[in-house]
Amino acid sequence: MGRDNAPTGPKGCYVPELPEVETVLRGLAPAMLNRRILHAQVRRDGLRWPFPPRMAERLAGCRVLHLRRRSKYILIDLDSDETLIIHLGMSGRMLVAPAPGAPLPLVGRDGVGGTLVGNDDAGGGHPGPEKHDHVIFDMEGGARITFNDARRFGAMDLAPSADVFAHRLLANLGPEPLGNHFDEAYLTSRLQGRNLPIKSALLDQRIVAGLGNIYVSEVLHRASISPKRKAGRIASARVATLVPAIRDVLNEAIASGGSSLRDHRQTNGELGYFQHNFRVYGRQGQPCPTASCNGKIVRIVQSGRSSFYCPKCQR
DNA sequence: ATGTGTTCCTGTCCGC
DNA sequence: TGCGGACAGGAACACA
Repeated sequence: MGRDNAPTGPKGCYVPELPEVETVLRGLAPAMLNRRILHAQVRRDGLRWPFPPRMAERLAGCRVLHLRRRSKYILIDLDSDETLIIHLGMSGRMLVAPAPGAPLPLVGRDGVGGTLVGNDDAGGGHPGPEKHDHVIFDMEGGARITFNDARRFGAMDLAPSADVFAHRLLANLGPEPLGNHFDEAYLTSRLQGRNLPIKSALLDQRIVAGLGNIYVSEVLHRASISPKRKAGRIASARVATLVPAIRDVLNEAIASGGSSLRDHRQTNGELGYFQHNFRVYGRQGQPCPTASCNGKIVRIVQSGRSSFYCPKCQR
């Protein structure tokens, strides 16, 4: 179950950015929160970097106290006073298989539980691992969580919970775009005097943490700003529109993920790769979705990455 | 210090 | 039908 291959690449658009990670967290919660990791199976030495020493042993028996997100990182706080840091990279996914034959409570968009009935392999246990299944958690309650990552750009590490934000992967991250410290004054100060394109600036995780290539295109379209515009040459009034544009795009995507989670999970244990309709990403040649604009979306390459925008209404 | 290019990796898609 | 190559992207890293 849950093994239909989500496409990646040009047509795929299923790359985990902040909203996808948020959706993954919500999907993991019913199976993991306040439950023990009964067994951890680590099937290779590492992904992008080596796993920490004795990772499987350090995880086994631990109870999950909190599931948190920082930027695109999943943080799993354990009662061993260590925190498991997970990054999904570009193709990483967390698969949740309910306890064979047992219902698994499913948290819906409003936190109202539904019920997901396990598939019919009751008594047969979980099926064996498949290709690119790198780490497997068997949870108290019988659910199995599988980290699958074809391209192995993902990462896992363990850090002391008390100092988790001092970890090298987290220490230099900018503010959360949905948090209180991200506002017009902050963004203005960070863009001030910068000569790089705004597209590149918004991808810089030290400036704002959690945006990726897809949502940056969406954000800039919403704010009517060209991806080519120099970061330091955006009028302050337009920087002000950028902040709510970022928040709105992310919040709408999270809402979309949350609502699709319910439907998705009924046929597919795969989390965080929900259908989402982008306004400009991947839509080169199509009409600009802005009502009063009759422009056409174009694709350009900046720093080796695709940007999609409307040259008519984005300046 | 700042900006750009390279690198890791595999699945998918395209043209021949 | 098969094969080679381009392409996708997160983020550390090397380099101008």
